[in-house]
Amino acid sequence: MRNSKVTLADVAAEAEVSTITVSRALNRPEIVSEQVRKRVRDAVGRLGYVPNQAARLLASGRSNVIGVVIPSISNNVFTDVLRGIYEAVEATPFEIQLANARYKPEREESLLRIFAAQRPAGLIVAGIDQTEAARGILDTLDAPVVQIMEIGADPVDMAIGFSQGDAAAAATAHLIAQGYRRPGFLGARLDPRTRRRFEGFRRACEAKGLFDPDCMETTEQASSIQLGGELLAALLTRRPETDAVFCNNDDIAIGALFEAHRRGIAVPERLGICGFNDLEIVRHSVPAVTSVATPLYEMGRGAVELIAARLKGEDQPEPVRDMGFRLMARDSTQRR
Amino acid sequence: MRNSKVTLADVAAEAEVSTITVSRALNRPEIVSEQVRKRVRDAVGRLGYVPNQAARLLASGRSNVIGVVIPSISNNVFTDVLRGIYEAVEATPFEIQLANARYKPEREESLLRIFAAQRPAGLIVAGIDQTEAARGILDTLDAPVVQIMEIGADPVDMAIGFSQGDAAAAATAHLIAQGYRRPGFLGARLDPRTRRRFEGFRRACEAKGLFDPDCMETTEQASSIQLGGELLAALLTRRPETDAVFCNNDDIAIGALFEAHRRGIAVPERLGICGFNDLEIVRHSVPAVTSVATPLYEMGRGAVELIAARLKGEDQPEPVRDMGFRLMARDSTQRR
DNA sequence: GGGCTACATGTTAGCGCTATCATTATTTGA
DNA sequence: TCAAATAATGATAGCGCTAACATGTAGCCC
Repeated sequence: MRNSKVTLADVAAEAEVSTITVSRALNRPEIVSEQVRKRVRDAVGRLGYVPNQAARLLASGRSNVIGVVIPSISNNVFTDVLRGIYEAVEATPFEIQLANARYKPEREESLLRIFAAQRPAGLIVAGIDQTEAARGILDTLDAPVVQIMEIGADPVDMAIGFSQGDAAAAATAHLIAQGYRRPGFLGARLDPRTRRRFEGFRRACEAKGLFDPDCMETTEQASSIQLGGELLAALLTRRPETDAVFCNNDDIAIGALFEAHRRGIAVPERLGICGFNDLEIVRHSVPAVTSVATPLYEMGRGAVELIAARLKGEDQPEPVRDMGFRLMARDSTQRR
Repeated sequence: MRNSKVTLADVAAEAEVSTITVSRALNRPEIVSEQVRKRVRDAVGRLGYVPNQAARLLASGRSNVIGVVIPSISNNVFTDVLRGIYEAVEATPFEIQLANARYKPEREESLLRIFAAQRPAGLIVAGIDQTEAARGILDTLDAPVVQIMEIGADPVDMAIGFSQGDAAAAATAHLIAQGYRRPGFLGARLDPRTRRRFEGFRRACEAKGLFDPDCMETTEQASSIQLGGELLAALLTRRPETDAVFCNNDDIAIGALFEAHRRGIAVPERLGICGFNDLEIVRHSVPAVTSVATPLYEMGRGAVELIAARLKGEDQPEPVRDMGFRLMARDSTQRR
């Protein structure tokens, strides 16, 4: 039962067929006769054969690896996306190779270069803000590529996500509709995705004549709960009349909520709080925090499905899939 | 600059040496003369050569992949461990292949079987509760294996972690020292690790004659914030005199805290709450929640370092590394 | 029955790299 | 001075698999 050294040839000998027949019985069983297929299956079982992926890749030039490049693995947002990806992959012959670009475009670039050289079955990259060079690598790559989290005008290949700007605008419009008149924007690191959310926020404010260029509080640091508290404190010091905050994500929103508690600021009466992503925590906090539900898990699943469909060949999927978003209005913005 | 088809042979031609020399210049530069090394380096740069890992693996029989098997990727605990693993790997030639066993021993077994067939450079597995068959696979595997999260009597190979029982006992002793007399235990799914924490809890209670077999509230479901609230509600209904809860992890502790808020139960006066793992959220909640700081990130890093040291050969590391834990006493148990 | 198609299986070569065993140049020691 | 050790490089084979082509076998039609 030791399988570490069992090769195709061993299985072939055991089943009394040639190696190529074993290969076919395993990879394209429909072109092998039923009886041979069974002989092979039995031999595989008896010997405990497990295919050598390296040899398969080397011989065929195509691997079963889907490369995934995300900017952070500790950010809860990507945790849910990853869960979707890993679960979707379980039903397929694919494997995931995960790489962390740490929010550095040049690191993303070099990771993509390495992936490209390994001839992956497909690639999933977060966001639509790749460098020119990165796009070049993806363009010349002969494998399906899915951009995830966000959709934009000019996808590299396929994309699955939603409009960050529209989502932020919807949340902001909700704040205004609830009667808040001096909304602020709390963001952490100002990456392009955050910027587009801010543009949505601005659009919604301007639509009601409420935009104030001084309402944004951001920093260079990575997002965290602690940072949410600090940002709220800073904004309230600088602009005490602030009566609501749109937070760039739920960690910041929760941090802001705790800070409000510490300062005895009533939420939602004196201060409205809105988060982004609808992680579990904002659904159960006291008060529960309004947030924008983004289809994190579904985008992960969808990305894998797009790649699988493309490789299967039949009925090609729409290259851009808008998964939408949902505003989850809760007590933290329930002013009246 | 297209690298997708540049092979060792191309580099060899460009540098006017043989392929094996290029291989050596890349993998064991110290045995190649300085001038040849430079010629090769230049040729690699000019052609944009990236080695084909599959061919390397096939020829050498050893890969640069460290397989990681964890029971969940959405659980925040593993997020931090993974961050440690991925960061440690960046300084090395290794790559990570991550697999999710979903808390199912038989799934873990089959994942290990697959990994074993790929001749990994090393393996990291969470916990010390592998099945007999899984241990068999690991035993016959000719690669370093690190068990992570917990240390026990009989490691497969190497282990890095701490005593779950001692950590739980320390937290429970703290609750008792703070004057709580009817502590309860809130746990989610009752896996062996949770069981050992419960044993620690029981030990600490019995030491003060305070153990009550009826104090444990658990469920089949996976841990979550919502579940923390439900467990607290259930325990208080069943056993209203409960004056403190040791929660099996921080999600449950935070859920319990929110539930206490909703019910108007004063924390820490009427109810003490203690969590486990010291995630960011418990440090900033109101009140801040007492927890046991576990070296998640460090265990991740350490596991990779153990594997790297073993493969390097020199000064073999201690096979079992106890990383300890720290009780972080905060307001949620500050009764007096 | 010759010639055709369709299907099932086999033979051969080679994917890109490294292990192993040469081979050649260079240094060392008595 | 020459054998022997040392260092640097090369030739060859083969890792385990699959692509591409080759062969064999059965069924079918006119």
